[in-house]
Order: sequence, then C-alpha cells, then structure tokens
Amino acid sequence: MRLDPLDERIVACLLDDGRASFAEIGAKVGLSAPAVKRRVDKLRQNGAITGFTAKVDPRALGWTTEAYVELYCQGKTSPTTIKAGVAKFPEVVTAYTVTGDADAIVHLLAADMKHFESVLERIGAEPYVIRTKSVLVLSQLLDRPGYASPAES
Amino acid sequence: MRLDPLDERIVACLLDDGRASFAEIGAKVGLSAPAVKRRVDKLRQNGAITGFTAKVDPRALGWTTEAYVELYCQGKTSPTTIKAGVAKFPEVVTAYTVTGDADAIVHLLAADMKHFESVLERIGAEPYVIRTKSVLVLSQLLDRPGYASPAES
DNA sequence: CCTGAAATGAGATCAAC
DNA sequence: GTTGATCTCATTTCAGG
Repeated sequence: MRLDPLDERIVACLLDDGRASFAEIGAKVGLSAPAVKRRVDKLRQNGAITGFTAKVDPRALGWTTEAYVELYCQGKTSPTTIKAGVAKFPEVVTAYTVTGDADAIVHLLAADMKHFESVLERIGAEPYVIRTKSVLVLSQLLDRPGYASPAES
Repeated sequence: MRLDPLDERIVACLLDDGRASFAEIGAKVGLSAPAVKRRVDKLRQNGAITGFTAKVDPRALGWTTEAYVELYCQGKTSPTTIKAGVAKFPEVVTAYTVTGDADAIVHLLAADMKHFESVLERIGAEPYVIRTKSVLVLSQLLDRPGYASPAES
C-alpha cells in the first residue's frame, strides 16, 4: 500500500484533530469535502486509519501512577500467552514483546502507588512470569498524537 | 475534579469511537444529544478530555521499526533540556522521565532499521546524553485506546 | 445545577457530472 | 476530481424539574 502525499496530509490533520470536518481538512489540503471523505473512507478500509479516539488526561480520570514493567518469562512462553495474561488487567495500556533481556514490556496506569503495587503483585503472580522490573514514570515530556509525519533519515 | 459515572461512560464511548455523534452516545448512556454535548464540552474545558485523534497503523504509514530507548544523561540534566532535545526528532512518539538507572525513556518509530540506527546515533550525539540503551519492539500485544475504565484494586 | 424539546445552521453524504 | 441537493447532526435557545 502506498500513501499519496495528499493522504499523508489528511492523516496528519486527523491526528491533530480527530473530529475535524471533511470541509476543514479539505481547506488545508486543497480538496473538496467529498474528495476528502472518499480518501478517508479508503484509508480506513485498507487499515491505514484503524479508528478514532479521544485523548484523555489520566490524572483527571484518577490515574496518578504510571509505570513501565519489564516481564521476564519462562523459557518458552508464547506471545499469545503473555497477551492473554496481561489483557486481563484493565490497568495495562500497552504491551509489547521486545528484544533484550526482558521478554515483554508492559505500560500501565494505576490510581496510586498502593494500587500499582497490587497490580504489580498480580502480574508477578502470573504462572509464566519469573520476575518483573519496574520503572516508574516521573513526568511525561512528550506525547505525539498517533504517529508523526514521515521523516527522511 | 470528580467524574460522574455518566461522564465516565461518555468518555468510554469517545475512547471507543472518537467521532461518535452526540446522539449516538446519548442513546448508549441514556441522555439527549445536547446533554451529552454539554458534558463533553465541560470535560474538554476542565482538561479531562484533551482532544481527539485518529488511530493509525504505523506499518501502513511506512514505519516498520519501533523501539524504546533509555537515555542516560549527565549529572544535572533538567527534564526541560531532555524534552527540548528529543522533541526535535519527529520519530519520537513519547518521552518520559523515569525512576531507576536511566533518566528518560523515549518511544520512537522509524521507517526501517537503517533509519532507526541513524536516529539513535543522532540522539546519542545530543550533548547531555552519556549513553543509550535500546529495546526493539518485536510485536505489539495490546494497545488500549486512551485509558481504560477506572479499576478498583 | 441539571435535563429535554424545538429551531436553525453547519456538515455528512449521495447523485450526477 | 467537482458541484449541487438532501439529510443528518451539531449547536443554540428556550422552558421545565
């Protein structure tokens, strides 16, 4: 799949404001509203755009503690097992399998430190988890909406 | 700030579909469209909802390489310095200051391994950076839109 | 304070070109 | 790709709880 430069600009607009009107986007990229809609429909259809969501402030919703937890798992633990295991926790925001010493990295939010401790305990109690290593987030320096525009190296 | 249970359900709806109409949300939570709009306006005003964005598939946009990079910085490097430094790179998606050995964690996307290498090199060349430690993402197991509903520990 | 109902204007959507 | 008709939805105003 290839993205037209126009498509990229449309995606950039939608990353910046997911509720922007097609006419508004069209004004920025030089297209009419129906043309923009057709392109967005196509982008959604082929999976470039997977959906739309609100950006929320976790603190405002009562989540004051944020952490990255490295998971060290047993010899032959499949990604599927890890996925199923961490998906049980609503506190988990994202999870990845990674290279390096750890097998997976889990990004999670907790109401407070006590809550975080309990989540960490329960994740550590998962049968496939040998040990965990936590890094607490002090402050968020940057959070780009979606993913930035293509960059040339 | 306190969130009404109704507000939480509205936020959940918007996390699920950031372009949902007020009438549609109202049908799910049992309110009229204007009532939903008023609550959403207030949620945006007080910062609980910071905006709306599209969810995109980085691979579809040409980003095939994803990594977390730990930054080890010089003795008294301020978060502001780190923020300004990493913000220059469009490849950086998120950045946090953290507890532990490293000073910051940077989440970034690159077109390919060659591109990643060049970004890593340039970040490592920042004057305040002593060394970096990279973890490459193998596969994404989970990516929850925004942040999940409140959980009790 | 909150709600819902009605009116109005803006945007989404479809047809035709 | 566009323009133009139509219909939905967003938004405002108003009245009631």
